[in-house]
This record gives sequence, C-alpha cells and structure tokens, in this order.
Amino acid sequence: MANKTVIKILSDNNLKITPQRTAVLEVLMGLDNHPSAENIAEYLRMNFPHIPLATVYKILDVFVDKGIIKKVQTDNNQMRYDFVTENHHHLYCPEKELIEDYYDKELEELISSHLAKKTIPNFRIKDIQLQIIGEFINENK
Amino acid sequence: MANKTVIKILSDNNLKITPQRTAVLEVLMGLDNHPSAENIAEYLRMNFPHIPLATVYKILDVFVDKGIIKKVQTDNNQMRYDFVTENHHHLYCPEKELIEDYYDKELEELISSHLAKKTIPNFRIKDIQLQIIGEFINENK
DNA sequence: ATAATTGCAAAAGCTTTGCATGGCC
DNA sequence: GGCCATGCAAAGCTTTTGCAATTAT
Repeated sequence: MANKTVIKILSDNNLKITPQRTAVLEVLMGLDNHPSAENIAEYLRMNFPHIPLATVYKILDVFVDKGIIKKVQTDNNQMRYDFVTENHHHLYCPEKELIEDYYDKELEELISSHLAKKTIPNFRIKDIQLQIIGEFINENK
Repeated sequence: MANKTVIKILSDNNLKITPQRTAVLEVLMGLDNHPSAENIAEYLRMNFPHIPLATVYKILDVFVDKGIIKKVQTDNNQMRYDFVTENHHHLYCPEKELIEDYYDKELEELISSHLAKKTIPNFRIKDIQLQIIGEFINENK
C-alpha cells in the first residue's frame, strides 16, 4: 500500500490513484537527482518489471500539468523532472550531466523583489528559473 | 562577399571561412528570434536552396564550442540558438513558444555580486542563465 | 457504468553519425 | 597537398500518438 502523502497529493489534484502513479510519484519524491523519464523507469522496474516508457511519460505529463513536478531542461535535449518543493534553483554541470538543487532564500528574495519593482512591459511573470552553469570540483561526482 | 564582422569572428576563432558558415553566422546575428536549427535553415535557403539540416547542425555545434553562440533550451525539447552579445536573460512564453531577450544590467549586477559573496562550495560558476517564464500580453505576438 | 488510465506498437521529431566528395589555407 | 567542411543518407534517441483493454471511482 502506497504512502499517505503520495495519495494525498494525487487526490488533492483530482487524479485517480493508480499503482503506476503512486510509484512514479514516490520515485520522484525519493530522488533529488532530477531524473529523466528513463531514469524513473529504471527505478519503477523494481516493482513494475515491464512498465512502458510511454506510460511514464504520460504520467509525468499529467504531473507537470498539475504543477506537482517541474520539467528541467538540460542542453542535451533530454527532459529531466523535479518534484516541486520550495522555490529553488539549479546548479548544472553539462560535462558530468549533473543537476543539483540550489537553495538560496536571499537570492530568491533579491530577484523577485527586483522584478516586482521593475515590471516588464507586456509580460506577466509566472515563474523564475535560474540555472547556474559550471563545474563540480573535487566532490567525487 | 560576406560581411567583414562575420569574417573576423570566424578567423578570430580559427575557423575556416566557408560560405555556409558566414551565412549561418549572418542569420544568427540578424535575428533576435532565438531561432531553431530549422528556422535558420529556412533563412539559409534563400541563398542555399538545398542546404542540409545536418550541415546547419554541424556548423551550430562548432559555433557553440567556440562560444560564438549559445544554446537556449525550451520545454518542448528543441534547441534554439542565440548569438552571444552582452549578458542578458530570457523571457520565455511556453504557450506561444516565444523567447525574448531581457536586458537588465542592475539585475545582472545583483545576482553576480550576491553569488560572488556566497561562493558555492565545490562549484565553479561559468555562466548564469535566468529564464523568466510567463506570458506575453496584448502585444500581438 | 463510465470515464480515465494503462500498455503496446508504431510513428514523429529533432539531432547525430559515417563516409565520400569537395573546398579552404 | 593536406586537412577540414560539406552533403547526403541513414540511424539514433527521446518523446508522442492512437487505440484497444483494463481499472478506478
């Protein structure tokens, strides 16, 4: 039986509770890897040996639609997915294809208050994504 | 005969000067559209009716390697390309698939001085990309 | 019961690769 | 002349689509 939090998230979003959905959501909540659809499928195969990738994609699409998760773009045209917790940004290392969360409340505040003052003409801001691109050093990753 | 600036950029980067390369670079410098490879090919076809997409991709790869242009990612897994001028960020409207440059020196300064103070452990910053996601309103676009 | 979700197979879309031909330095 | 870039065709990968079968409410 699946975890209560997961079930609550699904029902709060008016989504039918299926074993596949709870499994996908559990994987996403358990990883901070920003997994790709394929990565997620690998984990799922522990419980669902034959789950089709297409199903994973369909589930991910629904979750993105509902705002439960976010798509994170990399520069090698593969989407990666991120369970939405609090606002955060990303450290991205193209070389090693690593994405790590970067929490920085102060920076968050700085940017959003700046943009609140500025107001960009003809544009309504929905979200702000900061990608700090660089290189992880010395961290056996 | 191609534009002098274009030729200088290519030779400064130790790239052989070919008609295809100068044409691609001219297109990129002329557009502020953040075109996809396909978009670029469309423009090129005015002068090279049969240029293969593969060639365009190869040229774009070389330019990205040299830092002449940047890849910009969207959320529909198609790469788009941006001639590198000064530092700027992007307004991105997923709905209309529009990307617009956003110049804001003050914000630039705010972020980079903040990150200079902070120093993120085990990470060497190479670049900062801010995507402001939202919706263009009332601007017949 | 019925509307939504899953599974499967096939297709679509973007991008890359390999190799022969041709062009730049 | 030597090496790099181009052109072409084919393949590769990720993601999407359609539809029948199954399942949740």
